[in-house]
Amino acid sequence: MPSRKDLKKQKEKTSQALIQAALQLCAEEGYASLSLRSVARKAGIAPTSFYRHFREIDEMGVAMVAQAKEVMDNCLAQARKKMTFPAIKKSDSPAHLLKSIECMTRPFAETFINFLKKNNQLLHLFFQERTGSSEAMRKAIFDATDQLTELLAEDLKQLSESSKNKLGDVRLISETMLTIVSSSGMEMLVHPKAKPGDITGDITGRAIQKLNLLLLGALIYE
Amino acid sequence: MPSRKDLKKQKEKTSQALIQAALQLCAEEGYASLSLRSVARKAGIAPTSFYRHFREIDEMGVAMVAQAKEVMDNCLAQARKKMTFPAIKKSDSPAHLLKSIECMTRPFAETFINFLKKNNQLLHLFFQERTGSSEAMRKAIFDATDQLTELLAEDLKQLSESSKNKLGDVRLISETMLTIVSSSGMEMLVHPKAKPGDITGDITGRAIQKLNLLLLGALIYE
DNA sequence: TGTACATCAGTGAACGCGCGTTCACTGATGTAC
DNA sequence: TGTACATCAGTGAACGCGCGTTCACTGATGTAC
Repeated sequence: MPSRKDLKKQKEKTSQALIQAALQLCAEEGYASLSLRSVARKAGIAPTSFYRHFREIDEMGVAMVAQAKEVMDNCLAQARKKMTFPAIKKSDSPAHLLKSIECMTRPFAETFINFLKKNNQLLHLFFQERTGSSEAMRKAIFDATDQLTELLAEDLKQLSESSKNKLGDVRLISETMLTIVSSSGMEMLVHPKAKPGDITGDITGRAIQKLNLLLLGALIYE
Repeated sequence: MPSRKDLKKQKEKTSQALIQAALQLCAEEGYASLSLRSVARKAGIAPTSFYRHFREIDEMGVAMVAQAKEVMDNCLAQARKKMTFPAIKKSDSPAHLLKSIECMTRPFAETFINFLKKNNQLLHLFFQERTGSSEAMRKAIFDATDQLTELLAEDLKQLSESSKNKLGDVRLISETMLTIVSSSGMEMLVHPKAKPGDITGDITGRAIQKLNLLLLGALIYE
Protein backbone atom coordinates (compact mmCIF):
# COMPACT_ATOMS: atom_id res chain seq x y z
CA MET A 1 0.00 0.00 0.00
CA PRO A 2 2.07 2.90 -1.26
CA SER A 3 1.02 6.27 0.07
CA ARG A 4 1.98 9.89 0.25
CA LYS A 5 4.30 9.02 3.12
CA ASP A 6 6.01 6.38 1.06
CA LEU A 7 6.49 8.96 -1.66
CA LYS A 8 8.13 11.28 0.82
CA LYS A 9 10.40 8.49 1.86
CA GLN A 10 11.29 7.77 -1.72
CA LYS A 11 12.17 11.40 -2.23
CA GLU A 12 14.32 11.40 0.88
CA LYS A 13 16.07 8.32 -0.40
CA THR A 14 16.92 10.05 -3.66
CA SER A 15 18.16 13.13 -1.79
CA GLN A 16 20.44 10.88 0.21
CA ALA A 17 21.67 9.23 -2.98
CA LEU A 18 22.55 12.68 -4.32
CA ILE A 19 24.41 13.60 -1.14
CA GLN A 20 26.31 10.33 -1.08
CA ALA A 21 27.24 10.68 -4.73
CA ALA A 22 28.37 14.25 -4.10
CA LEU A 23 30.49 13.25 -1.10
CA GLN A 24 32.25 10.63 -3.15
CA LEU A 25 32.92 12.97 -6.07
CA CYS A 26 33.95 15.65 -3.60
CA ALA A 27 36.62 13.47 -2.05
CA GLU A 28 37.93 12.63 -5.51
CA GLU A 29 37.78 15.98 -7.27
CA GLY A 30 37.02 18.55 -4.64
CA TYR A 31 33.84 20.42 -3.88
CA ALA A 32 34.61 23.20 -6.35
CA SER A 33 34.70 20.66 -9.16
CA LEU A 34 31.26 19.27 -8.42
CA SER A 35 28.72 19.76 -11.15
CA LEU A 36 25.02 19.29 -10.91
CA ARG A 37 25.19 16.94 -13.86
CA SER A 38 28.00 14.78 -12.50
CA VAL A 39 26.25 14.41 -9.15
CA ALA A 40 22.94 13.51 -10.79
CA ARG A 41 24.70 11.05 -13.10
CA LYS A 42 26.40 9.32 -10.17
CA ALA A 43 23.15 9.21 -8.23
CA GLY A 44 21.41 7.65 -11.23
CA ILE A 45 18.83 10.34 -11.95
CA ALA A 46 18.32 12.79 -14.78
CA PRO A 47 20.15 16.15 -14.46
CA THR A 48 16.90 18.04 -14.34
CA SER A 49 15.63 15.97 -11.43
CA PHE A 50 18.28 17.55 -9.24
CA TYR A 51 16.04 20.60 -8.97
CA ARG A 52 13.34 18.57 -7.28
CA HIS A 53 15.68 18.26 -4.29
CA PHE A 54 17.89 21.33 -4.16
CA ARG A 55 17.62 24.79 -5.62
CA GLU A 56 21.35 24.83 -6.40
CA ILE A 57 24.58 23.01 -5.65
CA ASP A 58 25.39 25.03 -2.55
CA GLU A 59 22.08 24.13 -0.98
CA MET A 60 23.11 20.50 -1.24
CA GLY A 61 26.55 21.48 0.11
CA VAL A 62 24.99 22.88 3.25
CA ALA A 63 22.99 19.67 3.68
CA MET A 64 26.24 17.74 3.32
CA VAL A 65 27.85 19.81 6.06
CA ALA A 66 24.88 19.21 8.34
CA GLN A 67 25.37 15.49 7.86
CA ALA A 68 29.09 15.76 8.50
CA LYS A 69 28.33 17.71 11.64
CA GLU A 70 26.21 14.85 13.00
CA VAL A 71 29.01 12.39 12.41
CA MET A 72 31.44 14.68 14.18
CA ASP A 73 29.06 15.01 17.11
CA ASN A 74 28.87 11.26 17.43
CA CYS A 75 32.61 11.03 17.17
CA LEU A 76 33.12 13.55 19.91
CA ALA A 77 30.53 11.89 22.16
CA GLN A 78 32.23 8.54 21.68
CA ALA A 79 35.64 10.03 22.41
CA ARG A 80 34.24 11.74 25.46
CA LYS A 81 33.12 8.44 26.97
CA LYS A 82 36.65 7.13 26.89
CA MET A 83 38.42 10.24 28.12
CA THR A 84 39.44 10.40 31.78
CA PHE A 85 41.68 12.76 33.65
CA PRO A 86 43.12 11.28 36.86
CA ALA A 87 43.87 13.84 39.56
CA ILE A 88 47.48 14.96 39.84
CA LYS A 89 49.52 17.20 42.09
CA LYS A 90 51.52 19.99 40.59
CA SER A 91 54.57 18.70 42.33
CA ASP A 92 54.40 15.43 40.40
CA SER A 93 57.13 14.76 37.87
CA PRO A 94 56.40 15.64 34.22
CA ALA A 95 56.26 11.91 33.50
CA HIS A 96 53.49 11.53 36.09
CA LEU A 97 51.58 14.49 34.72
CA LEU A 98 51.85 13.02 31.23
CA LYS A 99 50.33 9.74 32.35
CA SER A 100 47.28 11.58 33.55
CA ILE A 101 47.10 13.79 30.47
CA GLU A 102 47.38 10.90 28.09
CA CYS A 103 44.21 9.43 29.59
CA MET A 104 42.52 12.28 27.77
CA THR A 105 44.61 12.84 24.70
CA ARG A 106 45.01 9.26 23.58
CA PRO A 107 41.31 8.32 23.46
CA PHE A 108 40.57 11.70 21.93
CA ALA A 109 43.11 11.42 19.12
CA GLU A 110 42.55 7.74 18.45
CA THR A 111 38.78 7.97 18.33
CA PHE A 112 38.89 11.06 16.21
CA ILE A 113 41.37 9.78 13.69
CA ASN A 114 39.63 6.42 13.44
CA PHE A 115 36.39 8.17 12.69
CA LEU A 116 38.21 10.24 10.13
CA LYS A 117 39.42 7.15 8.36
CA LYS A 118 35.99 5.56 8.28
CA ASN A 119 34.16 8.70 7.22
CA ASN A 120 36.88 10.26 5.17
CA GLN A 121 34.49 11.74 2.62
CA LEU A 122 32.42 13.58 5.19
CA LEU A 123 35.40 14.88 7.03
CA HIS A 124 37.44 15.78 4.00
CA LEU A 125 34.60 18.04 3.00
CA PHE A 126 34.35 19.44 6.48
CA PHE A 127 37.96 20.50 6.79
CA GLN A 128 38.76 21.30 3.19
CA GLU A 129 35.85 23.64 2.65
CA ARG A 130 36.30 25.42 5.96
CA THR A 131 38.43 27.83 3.97
CA GLY A 132 37.04 27.07 0.53
CA SER A 133 35.59 29.44 -1.99
CA SER A 134 31.90 29.02 -1.28
CA GLU A 135 30.66 31.55 1.23
CA ALA A 136 27.64 29.43 2.11
CA MET A 137 29.83 26.41 2.85
CA ARG A 138 32.28 28.42 4.93
CA LYS A 139 29.48 29.79 7.06
CA ALA A 140 27.87 26.38 7.57
CA ILE A 141 31.18 24.80 8.52
CA PHE A 142 32.19 27.69 10.73
CA ASP A 143 28.96 27.37 12.72
CA ALA A 144 29.33 23.62 13.03
CA THR A 145 32.96 23.90 14.10
CA ASP A 146 32.07 26.53 16.63
CA GLN A 147 29.49 24.26 18.24
CA LEU A 148 31.91 21.38 18.22
CA THR A 149 34.61 23.46 19.86
CA GLU A 150 32.17 24.58 22.51
CA LEU A 151 31.13 21.00 23.19
CA LEU A 152 34.70 19.89 23.64
CA ALA A 153 35.41 22.91 25.81
CA GLU A 154 32.57 21.92 28.11
CA ASP A 155 33.87 18.38 28.30
CA LEU A 156 37.30 19.68 29.18
CA LYS A 157 35.90 21.93 31.83
CA GLN A 158 33.97 19.10 33.38
CA LEU A 159 36.94 16.74 33.31
CA SER A 160 39.11 19.46 34.75
CA GLU A 161 36.70 20.22 37.59
CA SER A 162 35.89 16.68 38.56
CA SER A 163 39.58 15.84 38.85
CA LYS A 164 40.53 19.19 40.42
CA ASN A 165 43.18 19.67 37.74
CA LYS A 166 42.76 23.29 36.71
CA LEU A 167 42.81 23.99 33.00
CA GLY A 168 42.36 27.73 32.45
CA ASP A 169 40.96 28.84 29.08
CA VAL A 170 39.24 25.64 27.99
CA ARG A 171 37.91 27.26 24.83
CA LEU A 172 41.42 28.08 23.70
CA ILE A 173 42.62 24.58 24.48
CA SER A 174 39.63 23.05 22.76
CA GLU A 175 40.30 25.07 19.60
CA THR A 176 43.91 24.01 19.54
CA MET A 177 43.13 20.36 20.16
CA LEU A 178 40.75 20.32 17.23
CA THR A 179 43.26 22.15 15.06
CA ILE A 180 45.98 19.64 15.85
CA VAL A 181 43.88 16.56 15.44
CA SER A 182 42.15 17.69 12.27
CA SER A 183 45.44 18.70 10.75
CA SER A 184 46.83 15.26 11.53
CA GLY A 185 43.71 13.66 10.17
CA MET A 186 43.95 15.53 6.89
CA GLU A 187 47.59 14.60 6.64
CA MET A 188 46.56 10.99 6.99
CA LEU A 189 43.88 11.25 4.31
CA VAL A 190 46.32 12.87 1.92
CA HIS A 191 49.18 10.45 2.64
CA PRO A 192 47.43 7.17 3.35
CA LYS A 193 50.71 5.34 2.79
CA ALA A 194 52.19 6.31 6.16
CA LYS A 195 52.01 3.35 8.52
CA PRO A 196 51.98 3.19 12.33
CA GLY A 197 55.43 1.61 12.22
CA ASP A 198 57.16 4.49 10.49
CA ILE A 199 59.45 6.75 12.41
CA THR A 200 57.73 9.90 11.20
CA GLY A 201 54.74 8.06 9.80
CA ASP A 202 52.80 7.27 12.95
CA ILE A 203 50.51 10.21 12.52
CA THR A 204 48.20 9.26 15.38
CA GLY A 205 51.11 8.81 17.78
CA ARG A 206 52.55 12.15 16.84
CA ALA A 207 49.17 13.81 17.21
CA ILE A 208 48.97 12.43 20.73
CA GLN A 209 52.41 13.79 21.55
CA LYS A 210 51.43 17.20 20.25
CA LEU A 211 48.27 17.18 22.34
CA ASN A 212 50.28 16.07 25.34
CA LEU A 213 52.62 19.03 25.13
CA LEU A 214 49.70 21.40 24.77
CA LEU A 215 47.86 20.04 27.78
CA LEU A 216 50.98 19.77 29.85
CA GLY A 217 51.52 23.46 29.21
CA ALA A 218 47.91 24.24 30.02
CA LEU A 219 48.16 22.28 33.25
CA ILE A 220 51.34 23.99 34.39
CA TYR A 221 50.08 27.41 33.40
CA GLU A 222 47.03 26.79 35.55
CA MET B 1 68.63 47.97 -28.83
CA PRO B 2 66.30 45.09 -28.20
CA SER B 3 67.92 41.71 -28.24
CA ARG B 4 67.34 38.06 -27.56
CA LYS B 5 67.85 38.72 -23.87
CA ASP B 6 65.19 41.41 -23.91
CA LEU B 7 62.87 38.92 -25.52
CA LYS B 8 63.53 36.44 -22.74
CA LYS B 9 62.79 39.13 -20.21
CA GLN B 10 59.58 39.99 -21.98
CA LYS B 11 58.53 36.37 -21.84
CA GLU B 12 59.36 36.17 -18.15
CA LYS B 13 57.28 39.27 -17.58
CA THR B 14 54.29 37.67 -19.25
CA SER B 15 54.76 34.49 -17.23
CA GLN B 16 54.71 36.59 -14.09
CA ALA B 17 51.57 38.35 -15.27
CA LEU B 18 49.94 34.95 -15.69
CA ILE B 19 50.99 33.85 -12.23
CA GLN B 20 49.81 37.07 -10.63
CA ALA B 21 46.49 36.86 -12.44
CA ALA B 22 46.14 33.25 -11.35
CA LEU B 23 46.91 34.06 -7.72
CA GLN B 24 44.25 36.74 -7.67
CA LEU B 25 41.62 34.52 -9.27
CA CYS B 26 42.67 31.72 -6.97
CA ALA B 27 42.05 33.76 -3.85
CA GLU B 28 38.62 34.74 -5.18
CA GLU B 29 37.36 31.48 -6.64
CA GLY B 30 39.79 28.80 -5.54
CA TYR B 31 42.44 26.96 -7.45
CA ALA B 32 40.05 24.29 -8.70
CA SER B 33 37.97 26.96 -10.40
CA LEU B 34 40.89 28.39 -12.38
CA SER B 35 40.59 28.07 -16.11
CA LEU B 36 43.30 28.59 -18.65
CA ARG B 37 41.07 31.10 -20.41
CA SER B 38 40.18 33.11 -17.33
CA VAL B 39 43.84 33.37 -16.33
CA ALA B 40 44.90 34.42 -19.83
CA ARG B 41 42.06 36.94 -19.98
CA LYS B 42 43.08 38.50 -16.66
CA ALA B 43 46.73 38.59 -17.76
CA GLY B 44 45.73 40.31 -20.98
CA ILE B 45 46.89 37.73 -23.48
CA ALA B 46 45.11 35.40 -25.90
CA PRO B 47 44.05 32.03 -24.49
CA THR B 48 46.31 30.18 -26.89
CA SER B 49 49.35 32.15 -25.75
CA PHE B 50 49.11 30.41 -22.40
CA TYR B 51 50.78 27.39 -24.00
CA ARG B 52 53.92 29.42 -24.74
CA HIS B 53 54.49 29.53 -20.98
CA PHE B 54 53.04 26.40 -19.41
CA ARG B 55 52.07 23.03 -20.75
CA GLU B 56 48.98 22.94 -18.53
CA ILE B 57 47.37 24.65 -15.58
CA ASP B 58 49.05 22.48 -12.97
CA GLU B 59 52.49 23.38 -14.29
CA MET B 60 51.66 26.98 -13.54
CA GLY B 61 50.30 25.88 -10.18
CA VAL B 62 53.62 24.36 -9.24
CA ALA B 63 55.36 27.59 -10.26
CA MET B 64 52.93 29.46 -8.03
CA VAL B 65 53.80 27.24 -5.09
CA ALA B 66 57.52 27.81 -5.68
CA GLN B 67 56.88 31.52 -5.50
CA ALA B 68 54.83 31.15 -2.34
CA LYS B 69 57.62 29.08 -0.85
CA GLU B 70 60.11 31.91 -1.35
CA VAL B 71 57.82 34.33 0.42
CA MET B 72 57.45 31.90 3.29
CA ASP B 73 61.21 31.48 3.52
CA ASN B 74 61.63 35.24 3.77
CA CYS B 75 58.91 35.38 6.36
CA LEU B 76 60.53 32.73 8.48
CA ALA B 77 63.97 34.33 8.18
CA GLN B 78 62.52 37.65 9.24
CA ALA B 79 60.74 36.08 12.19
CA ARG B 80 63.89 34.23 13.16
CA LYS B 81 65.81 37.48 13.52
CA LYS B 82 63.36 38.73 16.10
CA MET B 83 63.02 35.51 18.09
CA THR B 84 65.01 35.16 21.31
CA PHE B 85 64.79 32.65 24.12
CA PRO B 86 66.21 33.95 27.39
CA ALA B 87 67.62 31.25 29.66
CA ILE B 88 65.37 30.04 32.45
CA LYS B 89 65.58 27.63 35.35
CA LYS B 90 63.06 24.87 35.68
CA SER B 91 62.29 26.02 39.18
CA ASP B 92 61.05 29.38 37.91
CA SER B 93 57.36 30.11 38.23
CA PRO B 94 55.18 29.42 35.19
CA ALA B 95 54.82 33.17 34.75
CA HIS B 96 58.59 33.49 34.49
CA LEU B 97 58.84 30.67 32.00
CA LEU B 98 56.12 32.27 29.93
CA LYS B 99 58.03 35.54 29.74
CA SER B 100 60.94 33.72 28.19
CA ILE B 101 58.77 31.67 25.88
CA GLU B 102 56.90 34.66 24.62
CA CYS B 103 60.17 36.12 23.38
CA MET B 104 59.94 33.40 20.76
CA THR B 105 56.25 32.94 20.19
CA ARG B 106 55.23 36.57 19.89
CA PRO B 107 57.67 37.59 17.15
CA PHE B 108 56.97 34.31 15.40
CA ALA B 109 53.20 34.67 15.38
CA GLU B 110 53.17 38.39 14.70
CA THR B 111 55.63 38.24 11.82
CA PHE B 112 53.93 35.26 10.30
CA ILE B 113 50.41 36.61 10.51
CA ASN B 114 51.50 40.01 9.22
CA PHE B 115 53.11 38.37 6.24
CA LEU B 116 49.96 36.39 5.73
CA LYS B 117 47.89 39.52 5.59
CA LYS B 118 50.20 41.19 3.07
CA ASN B 119 50.60 38.15 0.87
CA ASN B 120 47.21 36.63 1.40
CA GLN B 121 46.94 35.32 -2.16
CA LEU B 122 50.20 33.40 -2.03
CA LEU B 123 49.49 31.94 1.34
CA HIS B 124 45.86 31.16 0.75
CA LEU B 125 47.02 29.00 -2.14
CA PHE B 126 49.72 27.45 -0.01
CA PHE B 127 47.48 26.30 2.80
CA GLN B 128 44.27 25.67 0.92
CA GLU B 129 45.79 23.40 -1.71
CA ARG B 130 47.87 21.45 0.78
CA THR B 131 44.90 19.11 0.90
CA GLY B 132 43.35 20.06 -2.43
CA SER B 133 42.44 17.85 -5.32
CA SER B 134 45.47 18.33 -7.54
CA GLU B 135 48.09 15.69 -6.86
CA ALA B 136 50.86 17.84 -8.38
CA MET B 137 49.98 20.76 -6.13
CA ARG B 138 49.78 18.61 -3.02
CA LYS B 139 53.21 17.20 -3.68
CA ALA B 140 54.76 20.61 -4.36
CA ILE B 141 53.24 22.07 -1.21
CA PHE B 142 54.12 19.07 0.90
CA ASP B 143 57.78 19.35 -0.12
CA ALA B 144 57.83 23.08 0.53
CA THR B 145 56.15 22.67 3.92
CA ASP B 146 58.56 19.94 4.87
CA GLN B 147 61.55 22.18 4.17
CA LEU B 148 59.95 25.02 6.06
CA THR B 149 59.26 22.80 9.05
CA GLU B 150 62.84 21.61 9.02
CA LEU B 151 64.12 25.17 8.86
CA LEU B 152 62.05 26.17 11.85
CA ALA B 153 63.08 23.03 13.69
CA GLU B 154 66.75 23.96 13.23
CA ASP B 155 66.08 27.46 14.47
CA LEU B 156 64.35 26.06 17.53
CA LYS B 157 67.20 23.68 18.20
CA GLN B 158 69.71 26.50 17.97
CA LEU B 159 67.68 28.79 20.21
CA SER B 160 67.22 25.96 22.63
CA GLU B 161 70.92 25.10 22.79
CA SER B 162 72.25 28.62 22.99
CA SER B 163 69.99 29.36 25.95
CA LYS B 164 70.38 25.91 27.53
CA ASN B 165 66.62 25.52 27.64
CA LYS B 166 66.08 21.96 26.47
CA LEU B 167 63.32 21.46 23.95
CA GLY B 168 63.13 17.77 23.06
CA ASP B 169 61.59 16.84 19.71
CA VAL B 170 62.03 20.12 17.85
CA ARG B 171 60.60 18.69 14.66
CA LEU B 172 57.35 17.84 16.43
CA ILE B 173 57.20 21.27 18.00
CA SER B 174 57.98 22.95 14.72
CA GLU B 175 55.18 21.08 12.97
CA THR B 176 52.71 22.04 15.64
CA MET B 177 53.76 25.69 15.66
CA LEU B 178 53.23 25.93 11.92
CA THR B 179 49.91 24.14 12.21
CA ILE B 180 48.69 26.54 14.87
CA VAL B 181 49.88 29.69 13.20
CA SER B 182 48.70 28.78 9.72
CA SER B 183 45.34 27.75 11.06
CA SER B 184 45.04 31.12 12.78
CA GLY B 185 46.19 32.84 9.62
CA MET B 186 43.58 31.13 7.49
CA GLU B 187 40.94 31.99 10.06
CA MET B 188 41.99 35.60 9.70
CA LEU B 189 41.82 35.51 5.90
CA VAL B 190 38.38 33.97 6.00
CA HIS B 191 37.03 36.29 8.71
CA PRO B 192 38.80 39.58 8.02
CA LYS B 193 36.21 41.36 10.15
CA ALA B 194 37.69 40.20 13.48
CA LYS B 195 39.64 43.06 15.03
CA PRO B 196 42.47 43.04 17.58
CA GLY B 197 40.09 44.59 20.11
CA ASP B 198 37.55 41.78 20.11
CA ILE B 199 37.37 39.39 23.00
CA THR B 200 37.51 36.33 20.80
CA GLY B 201 38.56 38.25 17.72
CA ASP B 202 42.20 38.91 18.48
CA ILE B 203 43.38 36.03 16.40
CA THR B 204 47.06 36.91 16.69
CA GLY B 205 46.84 37.18 20.46
CA ARG B 206 45.10 33.86 20.71
CA ALA B 207 47.64 32.24 18.41
CA ILE B 208 50.40 33.46 20.72
CA GLN B 209 48.61 31.99 23.74
CA LYS B 210 48.27 28.67 21.97
CA LEU B 211 51.95 28.64 21.05
CA ASN B 212 52.80 29.56 24.63
CA LEU B 213 50.98 26.57 26.06
CA LEU B 214 52.66 24.28 23.56
CA LEU B 215 56.16 25.51 24.32
CA LEU B 216 55.55 25.63 28.02
CA GLY B 217 54.64 21.97 27.81
CA ALA B 218 57.68 21.21 25.68
CA LEU B 219 59.93 23.00 28.13
CA ILE B 220 58.56 21.18 31.15
CA TYR B 221 58.59 17.85 29.42
CA GLU B 222 62.25 18.36 28.67
C1' DT C 1 -19.47 4.08 -7.52
C1' DG C 2 -17.36 7.05 -11.16
C1' DT C 3 -15.40 11.34 -12.94
C1' DA C 4 -12.70 15.43 -12.88
C1' DC C 5 -8.93 17.67 -10.84
C1' DA C 6 -4.51 18.53 -7.98
C1' DT C 7 0.04 17.17 -6.55
C1' DC C 8 4.58 16.07 -7.47
C1' DA C 9 9.13 13.15 -8.41
C1' DG C 10 11.20 12.29 -12.42
C1' DT C 11 12.04 12.97 -17.65
C1' DG C 12 14.20 14.31 -22.38
C1' DA C 13 14.86 17.85 -25.76
C1' DA C 14 16.79 22.05 -26.43
C1' DC C 15 19.28 26.51 -25.49
C1' DG C 16 23.42 29.28 -25.14
C1' DC C 17 27.99 29.50 -22.87
C1' DG C 18 32.76 28.92 -21.42
C1' DC C 19 35.99 25.58 -21.67
C1' DG C 20 40.67 23.14 -23.47
C1' DT C 21 43.00 22.30 -27.49
C1' DT C 22 44.49 22.27 -32.66
C1' DC C 23 46.07 24.74 -36.35
C1' DA C 24 48.15 27.76 -39.60
C1' DC C 25 49.54 32.27 -39.31
C1' DT C 26 52.23 36.99 -38.14
C1' DG C 27 56.02 39.83 -37.34
C1' DA C 28 59.99 40.95 -34.93
C1' DT C 29 64.67 39.28 -34.11
C1' DG C 30 68.98 37.03 -35.05
C1' DT C 31 72.09 34.05 -38.13
C1' DA C 32 74.58 32.18 -42.39
C1' DC C 33 77.00 33.16 -46.25
C1' DT D 1 76.07 44.88 -48.23
C1' DG D 2 72.07 41.93 -49.39
C1' DT D 3 69.42 37.65 -49.37
C1' DA D 4 67.59 33.46 -47.55
C1' DC D 5 66.46 31.07 -43.53
C1' DA D 6 65.54 29.95 -38.35
C1' DT D 7 63.49 31.13 -33.98
C1' DC D 8 59.74 32.11 -31.20
C1' DA D 9 56.02 34.98 -28.35
C1' DG D 10 51.70 35.99 -29.52
C1' DT D 11 47.27 35.53 -32.46
C1' DG D 12 42.32 34.34 -34.16
C1' DA D 13 39.32 30.94 -36.11
C1' DA D 14 37.46 26.72 -35.35
C1' DC D 15 36.35 22.17 -33.08
C1' DG D 16 33.76 19.31 -29.92
C1' DC D 17 32.30 18.89 -25.03
C1' DG D 18 30.14 19.31 -20.54
C1' DC D 19 27.82 22.59 -18.19
C1' DG D 20 23.36 25.03 -15.84
C1' DT D 21 18.85 26.01 -16.81
C1' DT D 22 14.06 26.25 -19.23
C1' DC D 23 10.22 23.94 -20.67
C1' DA D 24 6.38 21.04 -21.50
C1' DC D 25 5.56 16.49 -20.47
C1' DT D 26 4.50 11.67 -17.91
C1' DG D 27 2.45 8.75 -14.70
C1' DA D 28 1.50 7.46 -10.21
C1' DT D 29 -1.03 9.02 -6.16
C1' DG D 30 -4.60 11.26 -3.51
C1' DT D 31 -8.88 14.37 -3.20
C1' DA D 32 -13.63 16.47 -4.21
C1' DC D 33 -18.12 15.71 -5.14
